[in-house]
Amino acid sequence: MSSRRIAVSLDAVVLAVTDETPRVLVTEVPGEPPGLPSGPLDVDDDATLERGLRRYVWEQTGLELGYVEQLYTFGDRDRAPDASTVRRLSVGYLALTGETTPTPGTRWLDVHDLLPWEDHRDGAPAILDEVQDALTTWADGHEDRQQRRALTFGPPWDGIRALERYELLYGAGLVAERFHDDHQDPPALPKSTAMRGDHRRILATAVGRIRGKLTYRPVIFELVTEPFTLLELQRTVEALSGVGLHKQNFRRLVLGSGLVEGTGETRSAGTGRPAQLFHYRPEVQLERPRPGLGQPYR
Amino acid sequence: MSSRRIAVSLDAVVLAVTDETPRVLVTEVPGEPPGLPSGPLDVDDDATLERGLRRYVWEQTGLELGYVEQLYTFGDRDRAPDASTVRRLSVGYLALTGETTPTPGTRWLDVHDLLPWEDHRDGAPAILDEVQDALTTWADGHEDRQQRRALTFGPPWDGIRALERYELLYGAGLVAERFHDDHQDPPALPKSTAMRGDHRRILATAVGRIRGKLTYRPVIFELVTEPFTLLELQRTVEALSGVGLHKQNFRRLVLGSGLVEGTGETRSAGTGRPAQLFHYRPEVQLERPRPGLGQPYR
DNA sequence: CCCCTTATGCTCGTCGTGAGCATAAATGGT
DNA sequence: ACCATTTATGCTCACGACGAGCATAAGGGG
Repeated sequence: MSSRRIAVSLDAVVLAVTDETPRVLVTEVPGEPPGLPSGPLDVDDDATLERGLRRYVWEQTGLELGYVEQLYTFGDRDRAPDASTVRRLSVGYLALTGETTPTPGTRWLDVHDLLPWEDHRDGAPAILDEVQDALTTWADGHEDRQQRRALTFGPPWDGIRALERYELLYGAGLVAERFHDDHQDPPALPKSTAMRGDHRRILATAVGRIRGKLTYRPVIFELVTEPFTLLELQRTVEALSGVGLHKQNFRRLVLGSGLVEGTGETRSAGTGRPAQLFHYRPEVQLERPRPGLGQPYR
Repeated sequence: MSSRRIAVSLDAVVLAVTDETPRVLVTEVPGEPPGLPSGPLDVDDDATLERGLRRYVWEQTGLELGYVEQLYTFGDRDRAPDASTVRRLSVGYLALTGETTPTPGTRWLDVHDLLPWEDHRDGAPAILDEVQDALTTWADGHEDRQQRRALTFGPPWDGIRALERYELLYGAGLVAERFHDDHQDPPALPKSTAMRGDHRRILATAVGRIRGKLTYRPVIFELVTEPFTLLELQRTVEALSGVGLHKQNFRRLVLGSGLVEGTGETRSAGTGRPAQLFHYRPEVQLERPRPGLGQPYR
């Protein structure tokens, strides 16, 4: 087997939700766009890829990860710098955690600043029109492009296709990352925060993945602090899924799912009737085949 | 970045369905268990990982792949040979195709010979009892093991958890691969065909993935030859999903899904009323958010 | 005590799904 | 020609899940 000039990096998309906002943990380097916590696979010391990843996140952000899941391995030669001297592979991971105070050099960014077209909690966001217009221009006269645009940006909107959307925007030259190597002035782009390398692509992969997983695995409970009210749970789901939900139906669904159990307690949030507090029931996994929050249920 | 002693291999799980049997394409080397088509990433010539994969499958089996999807990257140090001199990563892919005549040195194996506990088309297979017994013994007195067993092997049976099941069996020492390095006599195991290296693990990943994907993407049409009858389509789904389906309901579902369109023609299969022939309607992807075959719908 | 706000309970109509019964259209045998 | 058998296809029924709202409960602040 060829073993020359391959470098493998481990990259973590660490997600949390606070103040009804989905956030991703990034490291800051002066003069560079924010990046994901990441580092090269230590061939000798990291017995598993995941172990190495946990180590980097710990070293770079002081965070001890809980839930971790591999996302995808990126290895396109032409989307990495230095392609002529080293072949870079990047193994992306998704991690879920409660938000913590960032250590120096790290920060939590609003995911919707990075992928603003993904936030549909109050209907389609304003920036989506801008994006659609730009894509329409881009697709003009190209049957296949029009089709890809219709498929990824809908209607109907499909939250799960976050990666396809980012890739389409990248291909259409509508995100700043596309122009980093060229050092040329990028044309006017829909406003969104760029990331280092192709980290935003990994983020988009993570967003799509978590949206899918929410429906059939109880991963949401990695993100809420116990005990929680049903509204807190709902807002957390909405922040990640990017769509607004019907309150009473969400209640019905969650209560009927066996996912949670009320503590007798209630908590008052200033105004309004105090809400009952709940905690997660891990036993649900033994009782039901795919415990999750089901389909979008607007 | 460290670039010493890393070797990346690309491994393909090429699936086809013929005679209502799911099959996987393997290469045969005298004196060794069958293996997946695979080879090392060519750092210079393969611009993308997928391109390299297609090249290997072509070189080793003469097959030109259509649908290809990345599965997972395996990199545990302790599950690869030669761990002390080279760190091996393996990027697994799933490919779907119609079955072809194998070239010399290659063969199509019945997936259910490799993962016999996965075939529930006629109810739970006999071997499952054997597996369950062995797992019960293994889990005896270990709360956590009993729980993992219940979670992965049910009831209820969840076809999607094929990888978790294989991993559990591996961990419990119930598959032959576990003992390759030790050169010790493996204890009596439930009978199943082993594969080279950890290729059977990659296969299990592929089986779980395709089962999930069937429900929300029209991938099944990569596997049937057009035109097809609805029963052929159903048998193909059943072969992959590993469960039997209700004929009339399958019909209703498929017809109502917009996935297919009848050609006026019919085809007689010897005995019985001739069946109408259908072909896939790719436009469905533009009309519906997640065109697929939905939940199990027994 | 009235108003505002959030929590919670409940109802309705619709639609998707699991299970069968019933009919249609071939084939092969007598 | 008729019948038994086999596969295809049509249709019904009961039930539960889901989308949408209306209504009530329980707090806080004037």
